[in-house]
Order: sequence, then C-alpha cells, then structure tokens
Amino acid sequence: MKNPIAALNKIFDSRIRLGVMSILIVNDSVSFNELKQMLDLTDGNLASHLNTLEQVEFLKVQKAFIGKKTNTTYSITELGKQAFKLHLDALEKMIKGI
Amino acid sequence: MKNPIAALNKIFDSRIRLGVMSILIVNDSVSFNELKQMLDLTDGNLASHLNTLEQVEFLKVQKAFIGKKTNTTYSITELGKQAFKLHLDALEKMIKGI
DNA sequence: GTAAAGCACTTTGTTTTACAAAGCTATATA
DNA sequence: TATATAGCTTTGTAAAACAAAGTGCTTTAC
Repeated sequence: MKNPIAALNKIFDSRIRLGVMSILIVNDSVSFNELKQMLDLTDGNLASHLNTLEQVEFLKVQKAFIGKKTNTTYSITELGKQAFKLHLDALEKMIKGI
Repeated sequence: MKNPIAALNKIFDSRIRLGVMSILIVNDSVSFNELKQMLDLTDGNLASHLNTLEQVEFLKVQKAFIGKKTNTTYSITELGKQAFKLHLDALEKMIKGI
C-alpha cells in the first residue's frame, strides 16, 4: 500500500475550509453572511479561510450591490470542484483501505 | 441547516491521525514501524500523533518481545472505532448537504 | 442629525499544532 | 568495537487557527 495520506489536499485539512467547500459545492453562490451563520464563525476567521481558498483559486468572489449596500457572494471554481473531488476520492480510498 | 462542522471530531482534523485510524480500522494490530513506513513519517512525528490518539483512548498499545527485542503494536479501541465512525458520518452528511 | 447596527473585511496578538532533528536506551548484527 | 534498528522523548521552530478589536461604508432608528 502506498502512503494513503499523500493524496490528501492540505488545503482541506481545515474543517472550516472543508465546510465552506461542502456548502459551495451544492449552492451556486452563498454570501459572506450566510456562510458566517451556517458555520458559526467570527468575521475574521471566516475571512481568512475564504482568503486561503481564493488564493488557490478554489473559489471566486462576486461583489455586487443590493441598492447601495454591498453584497459579497462566493462560488466554487472548476478548479475547486476538481480539487475537492480528488480530495474526497483520496479520503474514501484511504478509509476503505483501497 | 445546522452548523455541519460542529459534528466533526477535532482529533481527526489531522491527516496523520486520520491515516493511522484508517489503517487500524482494517488491521487488527500494526507495529510502530509498519505505521511509520506506511505513512512515511519521522519517528517523533508519528510518536506524538500516536500519543494524542492514546491519550483520548482511541487506540491502545501492546508491548511485546520478539526474542529480546521489543515490538510495539497498536490497535484501535471500541471508543476509537465509534468516534471514527461518527466522524465519517458527520463528514458524509456535511459533504452531501444532508 | 446623531447614534447604533450591519456588512465585509484587515490588523494584531495569542495559543495551538505540526514537524524536523537530535538525543536516548536497549538490543542486534557485522 | 562499531554500526544499525526499534521506539521513543526532548527541544526548537515555523505555520496555522482563532479571537478580538479596529476600519470604512451604509442603513435604519430615534
């Protein structure tokens, strides 16, 4: 058996980033505030994890206005989808001992 | 939807501990050296993660002799099995958005 | 019109964690 | 005697998580 943890993506070691991706993979676009509430996080903590995910281009940001009020939403990218799926595959293989 | 990451076990945030548990859940008893090779880790790093898992009683240690040479093997406990399964369930629910 | 509150951050600082590297004890082998 | 292996512990460093506070802008309440 080859080292099973080598195939895991370090980005997804974090439960929060895993949570964000899990939400974004089933929801086209989710606002900062919705994520914050869903995952029960402080602003700073969420922002920093979103930043990490954005840096590696696993998600993209849309800044829009609702009236004059800013509204920021996040969506997963193709790259993010692929990376997430690869990670889940690796996880599954590891757990099932394949 | 309730906060999906709250049900994850912090012990398993670590890829290495996840790897150890994945191995021990399908192998009754595995030696320090086998784990070290399977997961490609330094002694100290492996030892410290094993320690963490032992502290929370997710695994137990057997120290035996092969001749006069010590041989240490590790096995998962019932508690460890349960915790691991709960974690995997929580993961699955989170990912599938249940 | 002033105050308070919300959104989406950034900055700062602390604590925790991961990890490598070296050291240690005991045995085994060359 | 010297080197190697098993299974650790200790030490030190670097990275990560996180809370809390601060910021700028807007909106709502009084």
